[in-house]
Amino acid sequence: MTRHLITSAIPYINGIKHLGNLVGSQLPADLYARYQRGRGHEVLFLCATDEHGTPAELAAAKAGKPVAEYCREMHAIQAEIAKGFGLSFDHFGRSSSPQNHRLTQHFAGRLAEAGLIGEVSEKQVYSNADGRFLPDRYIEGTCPNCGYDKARGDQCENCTKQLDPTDLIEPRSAISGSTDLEVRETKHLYLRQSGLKDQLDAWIDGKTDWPILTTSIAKKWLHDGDGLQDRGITRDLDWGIPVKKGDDDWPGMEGKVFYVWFDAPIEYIACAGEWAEATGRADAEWERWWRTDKGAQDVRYTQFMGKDNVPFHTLSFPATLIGSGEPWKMVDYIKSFNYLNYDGGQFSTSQGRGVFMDQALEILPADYWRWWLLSHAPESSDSEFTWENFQASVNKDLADVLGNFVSRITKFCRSKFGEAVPDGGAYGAQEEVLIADLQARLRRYETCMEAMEVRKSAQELRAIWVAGNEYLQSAAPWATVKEDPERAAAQVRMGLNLIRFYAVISAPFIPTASARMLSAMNTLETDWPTDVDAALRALPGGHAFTVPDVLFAKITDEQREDWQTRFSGTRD
RNA sequence: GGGCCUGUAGCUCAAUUGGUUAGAGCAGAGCGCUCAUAACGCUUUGGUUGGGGGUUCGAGUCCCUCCGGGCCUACCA
Repeated sequence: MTRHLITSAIPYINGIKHLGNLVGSQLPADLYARYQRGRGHEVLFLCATDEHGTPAELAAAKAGKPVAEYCREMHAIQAEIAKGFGLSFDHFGRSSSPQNHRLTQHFAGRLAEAGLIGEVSEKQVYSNADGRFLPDRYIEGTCPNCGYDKARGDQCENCTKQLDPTDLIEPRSAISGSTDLEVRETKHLYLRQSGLKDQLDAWIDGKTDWPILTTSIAKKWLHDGDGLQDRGITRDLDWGIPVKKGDDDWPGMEGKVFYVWFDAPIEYIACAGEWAEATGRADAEWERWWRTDKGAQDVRYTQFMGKDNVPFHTLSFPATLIGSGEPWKMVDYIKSFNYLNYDGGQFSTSQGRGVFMDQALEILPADYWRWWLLSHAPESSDSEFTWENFQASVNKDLADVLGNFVSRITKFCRSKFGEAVPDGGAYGAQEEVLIADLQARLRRYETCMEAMEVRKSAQELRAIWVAGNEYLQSAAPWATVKEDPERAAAQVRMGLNLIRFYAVISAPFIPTASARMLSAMNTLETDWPTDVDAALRALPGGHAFTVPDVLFAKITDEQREDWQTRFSGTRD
């Protein structure tokens, strides 16, 4: 038995995430976690909200609430929605937790002792009206290159030229519009990751089985230009983890906090501590997942994330762990995703474009979304959501192929044999062929799931569902029942057992429907069907069941058009 | 500007890493079945693999070039 530590990139706190965010990290991570649990492995699946940084402060101000209160509320909302989507986190933590405060300060202290922290004095733009330093992209002005009047301090969106905030003509705060800006001297800590370049390089070089998307981004950062650059890990903000050297104050760093990207990955570890606390476990219980000197040597750690997160997970976070000189568990596999686009453009949180998680659940159950998103996951390139494609896939795959299979066999049994698995007859040659076929198909499905080939796994699963319809078609119990009731009994018994079999293996994709199938089949037997022959005899003759309601209602053209219109604009 | 990814059937995607005649699902066409959510099964139409050039016995795959889409480029996260 392997122990699987699984983390999803932690979603940012400022608002409800859209379907693109979901499919890029949390959902595939949940698929993998559910699958590994289903296979009988010990799994610790962690996620959290990422709560620090400028956007959180601004979002709270906009909502007219103290940041801490805003974050607490948004965390509760995100947790509720995650639950609605069936995301089976063992713990959904917060990067603002006391555990993360302690650990982040601890790592900073260790890195400082190792000589990997440098102090750099730099000039930054301060807005008197806003009472805060402004990150480059929060400064707007006229582009010196093309004259565009809404150029940002980091880059002009119009001519794509990279800029420095001081290049802008008539610079103003993007927050308040104030032009009362000044350049101030401020001191910050830098992580000297350049000093760890060779170790990181060797580590990445050893990851030959990682997605190209993951390693190519890492290598680009390692080798581009002068190579890996040191990175600022502190900011002049109020909300965040105070800069400390372990438990000690950091002279000269008073009033400053750690940069959100320094503390966010550390939350993966802190979250395990939160999980232990929340479930009444001792510290040793979470340490055996994270410390290779305390039992984590046999842990396999997999991270899931969108491509924009890759540099931090392949370079700065590993640099933090390596630089600490302590035996922390390093990631074994990084599964990264491209982006999901919405109907010809990008999903956008800031512009409110696309379908957001709460809206999705308002119109359809989670399984519909889970199935479509996972079977179209942007693995090899960006992929696109369209309502037509969504309607077609859901109706065909879920309603027609799987849902109707459950419906046809349970209703046929009820009318000919009553609501119990028919007794009598025995599996014959036809059933042996089916079992052999399913055994082979299940192996392929397992292989794809182990490899985290999400779309391919969905295809294999669908083919297994189709095999049930093929069997029924050729067995034709509606015909055999007239001449050979014993034979028909065996065929129907097979059909009903297939429902239970499907429920078990489909649970990682569509957990709610799977639970309903199991409930209809009146069984708690959910062991992974390693032996397909035995699995298809689990429900014996005489076992009572009920005919479930329609498993998946079809999406009508009217609904589709309605939603198309409703989601064509932008959200407040 | 630089780096990376990507372009395959009307649509969404494959193709054992250079190896026979480029495959699936959906949509379309035909047939079958009547248990079922007008569902299911079988058969079938559909491709100058974005354009052009090159390497090779052999190219969707490698090289060059042009065209299109996307991401990243270190102070958003």
